[in-house]
Amino acid sequence: MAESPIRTRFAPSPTGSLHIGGLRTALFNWMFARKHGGQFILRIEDTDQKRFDPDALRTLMEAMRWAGLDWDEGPEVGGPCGPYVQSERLAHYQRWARWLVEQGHAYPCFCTPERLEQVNQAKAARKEPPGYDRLCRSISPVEAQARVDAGEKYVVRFKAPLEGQTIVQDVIRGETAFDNHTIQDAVLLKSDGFPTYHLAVVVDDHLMHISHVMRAVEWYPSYPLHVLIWRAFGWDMPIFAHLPVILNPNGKGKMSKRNPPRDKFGNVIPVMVHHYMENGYLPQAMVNFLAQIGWNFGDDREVFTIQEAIERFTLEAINPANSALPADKLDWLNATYIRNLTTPELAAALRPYLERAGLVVDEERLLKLAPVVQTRLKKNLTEVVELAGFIFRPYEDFQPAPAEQIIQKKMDAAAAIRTLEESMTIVQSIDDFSTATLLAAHEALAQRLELTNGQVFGVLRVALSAQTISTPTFETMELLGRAETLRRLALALDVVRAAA
RNA sequence: GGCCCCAUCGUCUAGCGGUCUAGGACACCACCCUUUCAAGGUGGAUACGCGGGUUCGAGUCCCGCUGGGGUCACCA
Repeated sequence: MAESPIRTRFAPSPTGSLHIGGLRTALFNWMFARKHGGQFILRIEDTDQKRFDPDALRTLMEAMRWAGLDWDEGPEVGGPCGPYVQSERLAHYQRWARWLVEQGHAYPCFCTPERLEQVNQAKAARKEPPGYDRLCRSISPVEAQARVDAGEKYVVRFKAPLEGQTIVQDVIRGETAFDNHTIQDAVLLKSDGFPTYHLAVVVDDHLMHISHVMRAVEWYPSYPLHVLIWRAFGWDMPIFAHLPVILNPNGKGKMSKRNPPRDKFGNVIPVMVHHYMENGYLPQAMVNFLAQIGWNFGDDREVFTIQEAIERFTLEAINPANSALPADKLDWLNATYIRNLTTPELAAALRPYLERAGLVVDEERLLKLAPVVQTRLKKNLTEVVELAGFIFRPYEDFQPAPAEQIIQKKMDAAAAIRTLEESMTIVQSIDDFSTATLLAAHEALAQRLELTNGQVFGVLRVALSAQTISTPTFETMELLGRAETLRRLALALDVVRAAA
């Protein structure tokens, strides 16, 4: 086993965008393959025609690539075990389902959905657990074949053992024994000729030479069934690791896009990776974050590169317990990564969010703005709009703040008026219209006026931004330019005078 | 409900019988710095779910209870 190449796979069902938990599963598989110099395969499990979403595959691959998870084999890149889309592999499943029937490990079932429904209802009435009553299991192979040949509709069911136990092995959970009588005669091949997950996963993991399977624990209850199917085929099994579930931030139930969790302010906490992409989260932060759910770097380190994580990653270190999504920690990590960006990187990252808000952004001011907002983005890139969007909004649209916001604490209207007048004089006459020079001149002004820096700068900041929370005063002046600064100071002066 | 998994601060976690008066991080609180807001600095509060064992010794091993989660489709 140690000699065979490490091959892992991520096998999502393309029913929508990628779920954050799915990305974590993909990440672990990818890290494991990269660590061991093996291959990471992307396989698309689209065997449910009813839930087919034509956009999903594209969206899903986009999210994977955004996160930096490249695949060695799979859609768009091909590979020796293709095709990698299950709906294009029907012949394999049908062939192996037939083989199982021939070997006596499976049987055709002619029961209609209606009958299945009746069986379950009857069982429910008797307070028995639901499940197929194995009616067709007793049909003789000859008769069954005849009915199949006659064109009767059927599914292929697995012939699960009626007694005994099946012991399963899991790297992070050890052994678990399941009583065989609790295992259903699961459908392997549907009446439309498509396989169910149970058949497809075993056939494909074998045909694609997967060495290690990391999948969500949601699969654990059907794991013994899979083990039985592997044994029926007589194939060597991969090593399995069932990953803990990522629960809602409040720990109640798993993350669901139908019923998304909310933070303490009532804001929706995204479940799909695309929402994080749109909401200004950096992929490096997301990957760092996800790597810490159910696994940890060690050395009390919280911030690390994916390369560093790969070096240390082991299956055995995965924590078996489910965990609530620590959404606050993602915000913090994202802000940490934002702070570590270079100015050009940050400017480039910011631009789409500003533009999406309808702002016309010139590169020169964007490059000046980037370092100013860098430490002020607490969660994500979208916050730049609220904090500094006013810089790029058309000047003619500017509406000054009300007088009570312009006038600072422990200060009267007269003082605010003085401040604005004096500042206008400075702004008009100063040679070097830059942050540092403006700051020095206004510090002197505060002294002259016998006001604090906070009072003077505050009046001006609100006058310029019409916001109580904004970029620092003199950076704002530089960003707006002398003429616009002067115009806004005058506007504020009018407002305060009118109110006085 | 049946079956299965899990259980350390509010949350993510370290801990794999003695070094635990339980460590880190986020969040929270206080103070410092300060030009609003941030960032940064310092400090603080907060956890081994309960009950039995095993052992000289248990957060660490075993059992039970409780709690939480997952799963019971011709969906994955």
